[in-house]
Amino acid sequence: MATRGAVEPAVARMRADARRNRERILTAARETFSEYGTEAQMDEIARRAGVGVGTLYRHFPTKDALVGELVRIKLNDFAARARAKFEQDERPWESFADLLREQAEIASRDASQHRMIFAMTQEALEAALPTITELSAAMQALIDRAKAAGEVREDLVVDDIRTLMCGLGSIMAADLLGVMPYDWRRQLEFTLAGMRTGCPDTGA
Amino acid sequence: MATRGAVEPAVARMRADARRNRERILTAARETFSEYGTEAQMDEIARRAGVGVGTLYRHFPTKDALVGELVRIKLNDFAARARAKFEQDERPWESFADLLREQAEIASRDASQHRMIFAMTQEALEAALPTITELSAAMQALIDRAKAAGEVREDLVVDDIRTLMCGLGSIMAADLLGVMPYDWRRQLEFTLAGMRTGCPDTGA
Amino acid sequence: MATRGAVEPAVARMRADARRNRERILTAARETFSEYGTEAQMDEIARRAGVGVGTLYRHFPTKDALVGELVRIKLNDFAARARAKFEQDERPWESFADLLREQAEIASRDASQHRMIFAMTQEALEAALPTITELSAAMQALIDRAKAAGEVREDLVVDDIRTLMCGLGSIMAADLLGVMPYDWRRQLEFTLAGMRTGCPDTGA
Amino acid sequence: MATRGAVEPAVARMRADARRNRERILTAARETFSEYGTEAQMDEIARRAGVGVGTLYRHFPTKDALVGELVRIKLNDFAARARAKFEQDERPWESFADLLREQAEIASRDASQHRMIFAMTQEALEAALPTITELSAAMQALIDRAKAAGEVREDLVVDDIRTLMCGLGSIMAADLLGVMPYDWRRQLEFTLAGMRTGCPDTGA
DNA sequence: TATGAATGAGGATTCATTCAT
DNA sequence: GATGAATGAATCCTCATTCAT
Repeated sequence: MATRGAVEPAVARMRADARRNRERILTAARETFSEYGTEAQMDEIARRAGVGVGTLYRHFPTKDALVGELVRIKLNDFAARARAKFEQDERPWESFADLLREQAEIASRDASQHRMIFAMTQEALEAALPTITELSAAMQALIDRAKAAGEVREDLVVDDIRTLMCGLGSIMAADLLGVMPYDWRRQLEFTLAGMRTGCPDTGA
Repeated sequence: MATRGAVEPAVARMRADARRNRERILTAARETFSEYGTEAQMDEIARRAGVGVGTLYRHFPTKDALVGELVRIKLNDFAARARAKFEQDERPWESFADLLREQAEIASRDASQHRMIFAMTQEALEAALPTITELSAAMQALIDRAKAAGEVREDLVVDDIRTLMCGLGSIMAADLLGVMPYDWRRQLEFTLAGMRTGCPDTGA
Repeated sequence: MATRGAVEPAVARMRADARRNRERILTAARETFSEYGTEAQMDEIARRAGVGVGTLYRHFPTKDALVGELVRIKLNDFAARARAKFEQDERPWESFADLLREQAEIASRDASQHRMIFAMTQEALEAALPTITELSAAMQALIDRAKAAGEVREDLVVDDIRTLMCGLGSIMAADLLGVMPYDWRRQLEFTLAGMRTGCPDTGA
Repeated sequence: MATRGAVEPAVARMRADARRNRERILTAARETFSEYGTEAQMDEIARRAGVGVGTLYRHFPTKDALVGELVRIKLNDFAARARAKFEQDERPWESFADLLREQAEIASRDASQHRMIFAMTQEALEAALPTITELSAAMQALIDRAKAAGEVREDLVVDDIRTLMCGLGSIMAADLLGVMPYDWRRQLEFTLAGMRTGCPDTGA
């Protein structure tokens, strides 16, 4: 279901070996960012991918571009999963909540993700904009259906989910640093509960 | 109320000019970390403080030590505020929720905070441990009182607050990066709502 | 005869330009250590070699490694000369004494040598161990032959030669410093005389 | 017998506490140079002496001056011992050889000595010149008496002894570094043997 | 086209020396 | 006089990116 990111025309047009190199670089980059976070070095990524740095730079002109692409692929996967959820699970609340739970589980298994978000530049973001739009649309559909069913607060917006996932990602990252334990699952449930209809007023 | 961190004996014993320099360095460091995050340079911090790098290093032997002390002071301020809140506001829920709201507001105005947490090493953490313990105790008191009044979920623990604040901090940091807006206030309210008694089941 | 140190496989496998740079770095390092001793700076060495510091560090990961390699090459040259002497000059005493005289002359012309020995770390030494073993073997052969001919004291050991050369090197270094003249040639002759058979008892 | 260096007028005129500080600094400097060699730091010396750096600099305007004074004192002690030997031991050869043996033993117990000789500048040397002259005179007397008795080679000069001691010092230093053992006692005996009358020709 | 060697600005830290207290 | 806080030039090393082979 979750694809390696809608293969773009440019990628599709590549020679088979170039495409294979591209994949190996992406995989190596995920591994390396997982281990070293923002400090991951281009040389190390190339080494793990089994290619020269030159080749790495042929595929991704800057470190930023590489990070950006990794994030874009994540977002694309997320969007794909959101669309699938919408269609395969018709329960308004469960489809919404479970998607976030599943996505968070996936993210927690891929340590590179949370560390990369802080490495993104404006430029990288712009390249990812179409994907973000797709993801927003998919999330919006789930939110709308839940609202229509009276299951989530009327004031909930897509950006709240983006914000939630950002916070969760950082909590996962902090947990990984190992200086102290952080339980992102509990945090997610608190927030989901707070997003649901019927919560008591907090006096804000 | 919130002090510059309980002035320790070592600091108290300093010559007047040394103590003044120490303060200027801390202030400059906050500013610089706010602007550049972890990438802030020691030379720049010294320049802003109007002292030589040597002086900076006399006060804080490594960059780590500097970051650690900044975090420790923050935590100390937070603990002081928590204790004060407990005594000055006897409403079980409001004292709890408002403390978090106020602390978050303060944090959001000090951009250095969220960026520094990721720069902390195990060592720096250990130096801050006593302060963390104090903060935990103060938070525990607030939570206990709210639980006794039946205002927060029975399963809430101090670590959930630590986790919440970590997530909020990162959301603030992401917002500051400016690549996209992130509304930490809404997120805080969702989570507070979810922590309150009487929330609907989320099906987790 | 004395080569630039048996070119190792790793060096042999280098690209032509890399090998040329390696040579230029070694030459520049010798010059710079000669002038500044242990205080020679990596940046200066790179500048003289006409390469960037990065290149210097690509070839030699630390200053220690560079010093170690320079010493290793010297020792290797010495060993080669010792073996050649053993084969080309069959006079037991003369082959022994002349080798030391020649080696000392060479060393005295290369000011870097004496200064570097004090910059060597345990690690660098270990890397040079095989070379040291070779040199010892070659010296042992010369000593054995001289002993067999009754030309040197029966109690002479290879380590005495190592010690002699260490002392001579320092004398050369002191002489170079220019604060006072030191005549290493006379010192060498005194010691050679004392190592020869037939010396009067010193009452030690 | 060996004094703390002929106390100069300037030192004699000092207040008692200043003189005591001076001594403590010299002792601390010897210790520190022994441990760290040329890398000994002024702050550390002051700390061990139990004074502030400022005080250290009041007594010795530069690190060079401190090193120079330490060397000067050593030389002065050596000269005193040479004069005493000349008077107390009338055996021409033994007084000469034993003095060098004893002085070397003393030097080998004071690790600071050998390490400092390379830290001396022209300036420091000049300050020590009168002392060097005294030492030379004392050595000359011993050499002359041994020559007159036909016990040492006719061509031996005072500078040969200076050179010998320089070499021995370095051998001791190398031995201390611990990367390999160096036996300075054997080296001294070889050289003494070679300086004695009746040695076979080495073919130099 | 792939490779990996070369680049060099940049960054944390040190330590002899000065100077305000 | 004594103290130790302050200074900042100097130094080793890193790593994103370029370019010759």
